[in-house]
Amino acid sequence: MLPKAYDPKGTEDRIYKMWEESGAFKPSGDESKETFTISMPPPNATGQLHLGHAVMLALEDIFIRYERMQGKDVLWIPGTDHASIATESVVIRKLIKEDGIKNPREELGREELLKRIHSYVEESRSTIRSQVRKMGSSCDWSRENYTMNQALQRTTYEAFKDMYGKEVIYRGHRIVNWDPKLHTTISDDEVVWVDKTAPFYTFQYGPFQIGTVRPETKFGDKYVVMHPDDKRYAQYKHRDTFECEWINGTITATIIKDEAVDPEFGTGCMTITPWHTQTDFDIAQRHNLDKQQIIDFDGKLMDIAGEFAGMKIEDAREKIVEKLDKKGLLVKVDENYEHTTATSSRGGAIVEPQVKEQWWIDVNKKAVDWKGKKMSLKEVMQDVVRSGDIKIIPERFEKNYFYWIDNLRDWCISRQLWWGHRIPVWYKDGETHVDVRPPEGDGWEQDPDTLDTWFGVGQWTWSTLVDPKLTEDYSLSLQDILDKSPDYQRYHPTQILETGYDIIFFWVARMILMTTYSTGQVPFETVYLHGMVRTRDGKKMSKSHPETMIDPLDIIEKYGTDALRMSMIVGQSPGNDQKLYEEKIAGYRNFVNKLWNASRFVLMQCESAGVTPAEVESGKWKVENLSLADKALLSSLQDLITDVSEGLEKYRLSEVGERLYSFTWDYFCDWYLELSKGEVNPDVLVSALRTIVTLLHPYCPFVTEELWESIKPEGAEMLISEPWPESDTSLKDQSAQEELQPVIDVISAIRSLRADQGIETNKKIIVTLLTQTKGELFEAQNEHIKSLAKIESLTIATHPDAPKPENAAASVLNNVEVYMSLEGLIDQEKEVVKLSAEKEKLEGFIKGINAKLDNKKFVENAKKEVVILEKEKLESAESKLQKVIERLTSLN
RNA sequence: GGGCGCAUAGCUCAGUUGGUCUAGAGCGUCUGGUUUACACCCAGUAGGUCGGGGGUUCGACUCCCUCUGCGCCCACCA
Repeated sequence: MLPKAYDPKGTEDRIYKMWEESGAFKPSGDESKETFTISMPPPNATGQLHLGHAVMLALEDIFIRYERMQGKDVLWIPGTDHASIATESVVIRKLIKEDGIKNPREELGREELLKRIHSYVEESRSTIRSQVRKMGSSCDWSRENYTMNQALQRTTYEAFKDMYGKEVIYRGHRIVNWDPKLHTTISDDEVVWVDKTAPFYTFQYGPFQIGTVRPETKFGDKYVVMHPDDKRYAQYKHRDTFECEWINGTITATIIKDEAVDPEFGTGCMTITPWHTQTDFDIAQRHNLDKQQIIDFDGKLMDIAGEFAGMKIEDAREKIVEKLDKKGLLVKVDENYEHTTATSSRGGAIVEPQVKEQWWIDVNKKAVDWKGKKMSLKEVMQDVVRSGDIKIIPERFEKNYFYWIDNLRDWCISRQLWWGHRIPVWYKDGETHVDVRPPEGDGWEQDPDTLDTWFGVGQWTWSTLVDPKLTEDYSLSLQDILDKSPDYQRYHPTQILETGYDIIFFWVARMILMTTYSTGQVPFETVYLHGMVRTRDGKKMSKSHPETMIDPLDIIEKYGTDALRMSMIVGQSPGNDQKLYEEKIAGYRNFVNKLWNASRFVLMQCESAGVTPAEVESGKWKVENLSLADKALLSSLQDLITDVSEGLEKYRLSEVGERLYSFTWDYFCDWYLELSKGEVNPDVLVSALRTIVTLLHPYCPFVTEELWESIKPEGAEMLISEPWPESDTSLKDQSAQEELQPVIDVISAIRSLRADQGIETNKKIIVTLLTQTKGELFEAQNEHIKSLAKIESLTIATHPDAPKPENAAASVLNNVEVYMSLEGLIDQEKEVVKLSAEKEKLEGFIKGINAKLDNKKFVENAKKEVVILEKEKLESAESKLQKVIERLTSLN
């Protein structure tokens, strides 16, 4: 016999091992079956699994298990991400802090530092692997992948080479976001803008007044720019020059007219610093102006600053203002000026725009063959979503996606980091060699930079499917490799990409870009975006505030994986954030335990009936011999199967979870099991439980698998490999479900009357049931009603003038008898009375229904049930209307 | 500045082409119960003018407008 409470700790690891060893996670490879593939978004190989991962794993595992049980050939590839910038900065920080190495790069050198990072990564990768397993993820570990694998390196290099050949990748001096702390460029998406209040200075600059928050950049300013239409400055001509006293003496300034200047802002004119501001850089490019570096890559002023050279910019600022003030050039200071400052999302350093020679991807060059046309990367990215090749859930994110692409600028793909895929370019005596392998001969120097992580990870869905052996054969082209890789041929494109909405631009968009370019296929068909997990107060869980963090592993230890999974899925809708807290998780732990105990009960019933569950063959019963409760149960189960299947197809995971929860608890346990305490049909009982357990398996894989062991039919395999139940329409028995309802209502009504009258539940009472109809039904259910409502004796009589419930309640006081009328429960007289109050409204209602039924599109789109429901409602409403009209006319 | 989301019971949330919503669930509250599936339980109770206002409609939590309050994303003007 099973223990009294479900013990996840004693179950989960054992079950997981059993699954993994059985090979159930591997795709069947059955050619006759449709494939279903998900590439697991690789967690960063830097640390611990957090709730974000847990949500992702739970969602994906539900999709995967459902499709596997549907009989598809299912593949879910796990992996980890080397995450160059994140990992390198974590390890460097660690070396500085824990090992006392002040400047790890210089002291250790490239090779040694990479070795250290590598060993750190290997350790945390194995941690993550075991944590992914803890979540019950049914992914194919034999195909586990890693973004630093040789295969991904090869495909990355191939893409680089090809893009370079088509001039989609180019090298150029452009303005970049420079992180002076990490000493690398970062992409636009890695910049975080922070609101700040800072003094806004206005200086006299020759005849002009110019405003700035950054006096320290102004040393090299020799251009003053204004809008060409600004009448105030009409007297000045484009390219006019003038002498002007400035920070370090007199300079010659040039007037530039450019539309980028907003005449409404400040004085309507400004000086520019092309080397350190994007807008200024663009102006300088347009007019072919000189650009000069003022601040070095450590954030210190350069020689041009004269006496200020070598100072940190934040220290120099005040002193420069002081000097200008002494010269009488400071006009005014606005201390409360609000503006935003660019900071790095890694480490928080203030980002200093710099001009640097970098590698770029041209997103506007029409160099991609797509659907028989030459398109730019931007156009392809737009096309695949617009045409519906890729669907984003929730849909509203498609708007965001398009907006982002519209504003997308060339993508800077080189990073001054060491950890990552090194740029496949070699230099020698001014020669440049771009290839997937180093050139022959001596003296070639490889580009020191690495590629942006997202460049490589953008190939994740397919680089993980190519045969790694082929990537070592350099006689093959990328196309050859793809053609000869069976996994790629069979499992790409993937079906769902499931990830958080926060990386839609970082990653989702880049995957679309990289994959369409290199393979001519979309990487995935559907993008399912989940929201962030927040604390009870709606705050972000952050590492800097450990008390706000919920560690999934602690939760698993305490409540079990199934409970954690349920609590994250129910109440979570795509694209929206959710709050998670312990009470909620405990609630689902209770649910898991409820299921456990219901199963125990079923097993006990079998035992006392002398039947072993294994002997039970579903469907062996004769329907006509079944009790009303059994018929109703089997019928509602068919509805459940339909609802769960349809809900999962439509990605309504929360709704399905709730449906399963309430069916199991409210219907199966509280009603059916209670109702059948007198007499049971073990066949029905066991097969119903099997269905419930099967339907719950994608959500609660562990407890269901464990229970399956006790209730499965003779010769059945593990639940993970069981086929998904199909709704059996022959068991649909609407009337049984409807018949049972009045019985349930009567019991509820009696219970509630008892409560009203303060009659203790252990005290048996005598009830006379007066009803206008359905006398036989209550006769047949007499025993059940008696035992469930604790009734001494139940007399049933039918009478057209049965008393109203309130009268019945009054008589209880005197006679300890409950008279009940079912009139109010079965008939919808109340509604008639309500509707009759306003004849017009009723007519409008019928008009509305008629209009709906006349609308072909409505009928087509609506579910059949809905139409039937509306029709029935229409009929009853019509007859009610007749009655109302009759009454009204008789009154007149 | 542009865009998006949210506002429903004390708390966390469902409510999918407007009509079984007379607005539901879980947790919490309160009342009562429990020798044998389960106190990680059972039965019941209280609690909401569905953020405010306006509109469309026979009918609005649901659609439109507007206001208020929270949150997010993108862009950025010196």
